[in-house]
Amino acid sequence: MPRKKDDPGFPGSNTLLVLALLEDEDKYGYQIIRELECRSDRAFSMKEGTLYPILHGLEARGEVRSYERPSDAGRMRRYYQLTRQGVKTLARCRREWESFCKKFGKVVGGEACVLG
Amino acid sequence: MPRKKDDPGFPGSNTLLVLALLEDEDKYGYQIIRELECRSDRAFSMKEGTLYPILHGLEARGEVRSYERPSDAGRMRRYYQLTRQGVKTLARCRREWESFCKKFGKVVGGEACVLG
DNA sequence: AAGGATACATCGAAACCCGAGGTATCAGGA
DNA sequence: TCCTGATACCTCGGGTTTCGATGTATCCTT
Repeated sequence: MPRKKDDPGFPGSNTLLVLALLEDEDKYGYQIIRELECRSDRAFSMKEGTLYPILHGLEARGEVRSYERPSDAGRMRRYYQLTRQGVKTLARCRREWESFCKKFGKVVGGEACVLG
Repeated sequence: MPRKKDDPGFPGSNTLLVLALLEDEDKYGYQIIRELECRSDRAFSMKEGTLYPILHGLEARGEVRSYERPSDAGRMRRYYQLTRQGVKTLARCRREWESFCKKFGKVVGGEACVLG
């Protein structure tokens, strides 16, 4: 799909978003998508075709672990939890993002890039 | 090539960098690469395989125009100049970048994203 | 019973980017 | 002179990320 120009992101940005969202509590896939929309005022709406491969990749690399648990309604949910390594990776990705953001802002020269 | 995880960028980031660098004066390809390295303290080193296709694309879309001019040494150089449309696009991309940056920073929650 | 939300998943293709490789000129050192 | 390195342009192939489309199944509301 066209990573369309009007929908910025950086490669791995979705991975960082997922890790950040898992920081406060274990979450399941659908919840991550809804929380992201909520927290970003509809700006980021991650697609399922994006999220699930990311989650599987994170699990394969040991950044998260998962477990199943039924909801009140009885439907099965797969919750994801940061591992110790995932916490470290999150911290590293945050540093890298901040660093990139500063340098990029410096070059493009916008007054840009202040935390909302 | 692997948009490697340790080399952040967002899709179109290189395009925005190029447009921004062409703002103060017309530049030729090689110069853009060297100026970018300089301005970013070695952080961004755009590859030729990245830059030239971007320049050609920008020209095809009317964002820049180009002309040849020999250097003092006699070698030919192709200079690129922003068109009126390119100026507009640059402004728009800057706004989009700032917007993305704020929202992203809000979600990932770092203290991040202050202009250097 | 039908439709919508919930919840998970995979596949194919588009966009972006870079490594590798190519061409050619020029300056300086061995 | 030859060779290396910097300058200067270019293309091609392939990897990575992402999303649209699609599929399955359950639950709730109407």
